[in-house]
Amino acid sequence: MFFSTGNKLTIPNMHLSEQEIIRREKLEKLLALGIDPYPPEAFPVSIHAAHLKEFFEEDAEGKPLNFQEVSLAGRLMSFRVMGKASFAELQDSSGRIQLYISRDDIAPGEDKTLYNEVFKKLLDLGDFIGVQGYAFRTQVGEITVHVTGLKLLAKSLRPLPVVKRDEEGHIFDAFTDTEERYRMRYVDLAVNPHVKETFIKRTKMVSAIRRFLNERGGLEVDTPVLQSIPGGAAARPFITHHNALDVPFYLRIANELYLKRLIVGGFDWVYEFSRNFRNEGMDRTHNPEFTILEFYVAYKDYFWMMDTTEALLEQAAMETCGTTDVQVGDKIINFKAPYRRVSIYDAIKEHTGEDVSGMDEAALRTLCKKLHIETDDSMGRGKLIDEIFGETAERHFIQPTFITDYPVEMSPLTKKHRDKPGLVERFELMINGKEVANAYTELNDPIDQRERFEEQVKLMERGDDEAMFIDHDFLRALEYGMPPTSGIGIGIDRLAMLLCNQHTIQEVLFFPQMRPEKFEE
RNA sequence: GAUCUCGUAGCUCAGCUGGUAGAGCACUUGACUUUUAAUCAAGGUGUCCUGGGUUCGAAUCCCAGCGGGAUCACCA
Repeated sequence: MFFSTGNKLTIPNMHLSEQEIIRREKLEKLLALGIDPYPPEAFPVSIHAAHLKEFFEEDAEGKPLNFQEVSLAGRLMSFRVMGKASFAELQDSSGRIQLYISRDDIAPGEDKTLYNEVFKKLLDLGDFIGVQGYAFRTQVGEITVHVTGLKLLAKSLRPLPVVKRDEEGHIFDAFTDTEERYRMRYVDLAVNPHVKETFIKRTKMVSAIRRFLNERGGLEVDTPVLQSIPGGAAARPFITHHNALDVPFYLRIANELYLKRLIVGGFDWVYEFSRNFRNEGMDRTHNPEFTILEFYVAYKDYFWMMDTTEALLEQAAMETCGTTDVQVGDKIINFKAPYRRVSIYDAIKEHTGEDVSGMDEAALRTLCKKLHIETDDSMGRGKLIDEIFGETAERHFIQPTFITDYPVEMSPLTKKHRDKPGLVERFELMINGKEVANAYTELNDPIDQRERFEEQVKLMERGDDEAMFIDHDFLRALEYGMPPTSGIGIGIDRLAMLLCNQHTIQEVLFFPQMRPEKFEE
């Protein structure tokens, strides 16, 4: 049921707090005064708060030299009424600026209603207003807009949490409840400036990456989200149904196989910021939908990809944070290229003292037992090595490190290593103990690819529910011929967490997944 | 999915071994023409998450449920 101005000021069965009732009464009074609380016409904004404060100029005597005719719009965020004059704070998209409002300036004639009634009584914190006026500096030194005209642009019917700050920047009564913040991100953004900064930073990071790729000839593309075979990764998919075709479709878990088809088609470098969906657990590093940047470049190998990845991340850090030494929790991560390169066998040796390179499946199981790592029968040699690395070594790679040359069993889309038997040309990039990227020299031999898919089928039969499905059309594409190619997937949310110094994925997603809220009707 | 933990006013929170609800800010009324966590005077806000139970009596104890967070499992 929608609220409409006029007579239905309350909604039946809706619990309104005292403050909400008062705001609706104010709305009625505004209407009675002939003031439209939601006027349709555009408001001419001439400047933003931050810009005015940054570029305001005055002469030696303190006489303002510019911004003598400005108009701004935003939310009213604080009020300090002192009789016939008041101070208020206006918050626009750039930040806050103080307003000075004197009765006789906004209501110069006999009728003081605009000040005494409308401004002092009928406006609330959170209302959108537009003001005209001129800039000056108060006795206390605050750059302020002396308001000569004021207009209500949109009434707010719910009280925003009021967050206060003292001179030292201490915050009082912060709006901190994570559930409320995520469910009502609009409120979070309105009252918590640092939240907004995080998201601006994330967008900056994405722009920096996009620019890097475009400058080098990357072509941004879109590929299907609805896929009939959820390929390119190993994960439980979301399933949906197409009515007209009467067939199931899966929301993509990766876009890898589609980007490779485009390389087959003759593009040299394609990339996509891919929203992927995985029907798995949620926690502070996992959201059911998340973003991976994947890109594929023809005539390259994984060595080239390492060079490119470190250059990309160095630039992304520089443009996002203004430095390559990024504070992450209590650590400084140095994004400056080059990054250390360690084979997975050496990484395991480094942290366990064990050389697993020559071990067969039985030996690996024995080692797992010794290291107190749980295993099950579905695990093959590759999976066991991956498990050992994950349990013993992964968390120790704080500074960006390429872990290279994985066992062939766990990399069905990767080309076999040019001179290390049993391994593939693959690397994962570890930062702050977490995987941030995964890249290969891509497997482009269709015969080998078919065999690898068949290996996956065997793993699946053995009980590995992460094994990949065979995508016959993808095999057909490879049979037409794919040039030697290197490809990578970079976890954009994970990278954003690092560059924004946030330790949960929810803090870098505007609307993280939550259990749906129940509204009572 | 398992374990632990939290849920009290618009916001942040207090509320003891059970005795019938509190503070600051916000809000309402009034004063104040350069304030800034404005100040001063006055006012009282509530499904104590929901439903059961124990009890003369439950925000408090017990059980179940709902929602959040943390840890674990799965995964990126």
